[in-house]
Amino acid sequence: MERYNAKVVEPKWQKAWEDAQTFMAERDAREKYYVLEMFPYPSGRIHMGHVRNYTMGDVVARYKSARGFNVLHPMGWDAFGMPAENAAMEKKVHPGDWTYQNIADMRDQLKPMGLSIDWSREFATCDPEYYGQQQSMFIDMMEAGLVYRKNAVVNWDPVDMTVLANEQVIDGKGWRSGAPVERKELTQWFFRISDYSEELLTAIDDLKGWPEKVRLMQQNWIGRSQGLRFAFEMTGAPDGFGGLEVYTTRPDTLFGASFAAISCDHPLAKALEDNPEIAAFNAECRKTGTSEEDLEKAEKKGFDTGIVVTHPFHPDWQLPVYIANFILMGYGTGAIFGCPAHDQRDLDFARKYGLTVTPVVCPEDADADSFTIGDEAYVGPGRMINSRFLDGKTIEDAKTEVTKRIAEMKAGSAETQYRLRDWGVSRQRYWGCPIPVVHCPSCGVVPEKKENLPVVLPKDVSFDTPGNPLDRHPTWRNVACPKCGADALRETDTMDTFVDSSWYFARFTAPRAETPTVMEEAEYWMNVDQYIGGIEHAILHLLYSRFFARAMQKTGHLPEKAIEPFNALFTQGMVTHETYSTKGKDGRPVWRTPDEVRLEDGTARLIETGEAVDIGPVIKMSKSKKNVVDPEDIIDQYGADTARWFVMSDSPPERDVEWTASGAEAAWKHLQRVWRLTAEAVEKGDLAGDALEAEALLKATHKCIDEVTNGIEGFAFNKSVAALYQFTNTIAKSDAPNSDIKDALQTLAVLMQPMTPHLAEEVWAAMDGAGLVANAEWPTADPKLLVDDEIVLPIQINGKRRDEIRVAADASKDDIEALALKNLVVQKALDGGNPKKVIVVPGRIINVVV
RNA sequence: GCGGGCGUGAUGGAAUGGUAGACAUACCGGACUUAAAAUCCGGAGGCCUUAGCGCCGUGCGGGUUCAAGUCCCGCCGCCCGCACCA
Repeated sequence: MERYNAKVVEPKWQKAWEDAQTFMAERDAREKYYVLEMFPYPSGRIHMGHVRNYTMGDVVARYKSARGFNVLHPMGWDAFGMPAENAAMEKKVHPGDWTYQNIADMRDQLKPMGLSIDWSREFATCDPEYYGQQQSMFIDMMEAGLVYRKNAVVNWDPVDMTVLANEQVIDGKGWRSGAPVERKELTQWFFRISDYSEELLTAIDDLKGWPEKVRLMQQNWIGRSQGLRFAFEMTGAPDGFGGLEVYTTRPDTLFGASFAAISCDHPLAKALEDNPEIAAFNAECRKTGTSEEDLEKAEKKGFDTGIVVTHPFHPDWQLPVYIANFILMGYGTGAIFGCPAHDQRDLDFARKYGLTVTPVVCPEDADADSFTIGDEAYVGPGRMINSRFLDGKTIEDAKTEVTKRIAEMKAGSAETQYRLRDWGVSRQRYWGCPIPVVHCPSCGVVPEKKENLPVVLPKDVSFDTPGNPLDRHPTWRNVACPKCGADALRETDTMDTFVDSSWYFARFTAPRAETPTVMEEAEYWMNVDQYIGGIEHAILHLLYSRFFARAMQKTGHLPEKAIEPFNALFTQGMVTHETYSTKGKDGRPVWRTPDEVRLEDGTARLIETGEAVDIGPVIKMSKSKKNVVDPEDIIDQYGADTARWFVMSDSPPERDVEWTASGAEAAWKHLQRVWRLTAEAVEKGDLAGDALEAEALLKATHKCIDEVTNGIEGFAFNKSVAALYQFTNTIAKSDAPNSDIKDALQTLAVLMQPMTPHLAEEVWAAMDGAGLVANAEWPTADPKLLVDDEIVLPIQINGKRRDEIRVAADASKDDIEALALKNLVVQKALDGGNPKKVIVVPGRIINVVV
């Protein structure tokens, strides 16, 4: 008997699918189903994370297709971004050439996986046909008032004279130059996503197909808070500054205030920079990175400006105004009052600068007179104390009272704030979608005429010097103003790559159209029924896409039904691997790839030299730790089905999966076994067998159908795989007539098709299945075959399992109880007495309480 | 720092509040073989001078319940995101 040879079989069926155009999607009368995996960045090689992601999507796509849906399952490339420019600098290649070569390489690696993708819809975001449509929408969004310009801060490398991404700032220094990074203000383009804060927040409730954790993360990110905005009277500030406006979510703690603090970027802080000490302090604050993490982790520092503000409810009570490094200019008013007793950051600050700490909220179970604050701020519920007219009130009542009085004094009012900031899309880089506007000396900022789109990136650029090549391009910048025709300059900023990925799912519905979308196509194919990708995109990408769907609807590019573009979302886990290292000369570990290492009895050695290798923790596959297994090697060695089967087995899809050589081997063995059973069944012809076994096999078949179906529907592919293992074992051991074995194998082929499509075709063909198994209908489990006549019920005594009894499946509660009480173990436990209680859960358990 | 998640045998994991460890890996034993590989069959959570109708067991400590891996409260550890990485 011949072994199953994936190298021959897999290309054969891939060609058969291609010839039959099996996965081409066109509108028809059937109900549609749109499956989408987050499209890849063309880094140059497919990695195991891709294999897992696209296999999951493929399982869903093939399954839904078998269930009779008209499936759309496309693929494209998120092709703009920094790595191409880095490659350009390091390898002297053009970012476009580098990117398109990578796409070609990755497509070649992806196709042998046998994914049921409609490749006719493929595009890359760096295709002018794509980004030109994006520019067109940008102009529409400008006209709809969704785009504006304002100053914003960037990381500036003073040596390389270039803007740095947060990622390129390491310990406050530029990653190439090593120079301390400065903050610099530039005029930049923004989308008004914050106009949609409330809507993006409330609509989360309707995202029923999304994981609860992602919905929570989005809610917290948008971060609605109810608070009070009010102005302190201020003394000692420079001319032009009236009061100090602050925003607080805890107006109830106003009598616990001991200072006010402003951000170093606050206008008042800037106005005080005539004082060299303040200028120096602000400069020091600005050395911290621009990320929220850097700001909040930095040690609390403040500078007492000498300015004071007056407590709104007491004219003699004055609070010092500090400039502090933990106040964010981007949230609220960039100024706060500090109540150290009930906010940890304020408490740390107060302890450091010797400010008073007065508790104003007392927990219900504490004594108001002796309640004090130690190293931890009290943020729980309680009653107001030390707060004059608020004393005895609850926090909620106190908030209402303070807000009311402040409003009566006309000093401020209640305000809802959101943490969500507008989306800055300007990037001072070449390899991105050019922002299609022109700066005219007389007309100002003018959108490019639509007939002049796409504004194509010039090809003749150099990356010898840092900075944006578009800025120094000799001719590309110089254009006539679209409005008046005078000499003008093109905008040289390009768009954030998140813009590219915020609407690609819509473009897949009409990828070659000369408008961004085509309404009737979008009407049919939208929404994405199942979106699959990494949890790392839980906030930004998904939120931006939700905003874009709204913006596209407003500008007439998407139908109303697509306001929430993703009906269901699944976030898959990572692919991990052990790490291997040997000791380098300087004592630091030298990372080794799994290829270089031989594993024996839990120890590892270098294949080449026999040197001992340390086995490190199991972490996400990464180039830097070299713990990567190249999918191409696995497909080469075992075939795509083995790789697909492995990444679907064992670990639940939402959790990390550890790639192990033995696991891959085991997957391969299983697929061989399925083929061996098939070949045996073919040889046996119409060999007779046991009729009772035939019935048992039929029951096993339907149990498997049920479990595989539930597994796929519930995104628990590992359980589907387990059911298929079990079913295969049953077939192997069955003495049923060979015709029944063949029926079982045919069903097995259909059930395995989503995961191992090539083997499934081969088995299907050997069992004389009609046409391609890729077009076969999904079987339905017969409920009558899923139940057994007799079941085994465990008997517990006082909640501990002691014995089991066999009862008819349809036995009544009373019958079961009577039977259980006759049980010897129960009799002994009762010791002649009566049970206190007997709990019978039919089909589940009996618990006798004695 | 803030937000989110995860934690079950040697390992990956299974378990509508109802027999903890399905299925698989690694391991051990057996069959076949001159031998090995492959294949097939079987074993197996831990503990024990008591091998049982025994005791313990789902990161740790409490609680609710006839019954807790599952629900509640408090910890510990690890992972992800934090707005210019994609």
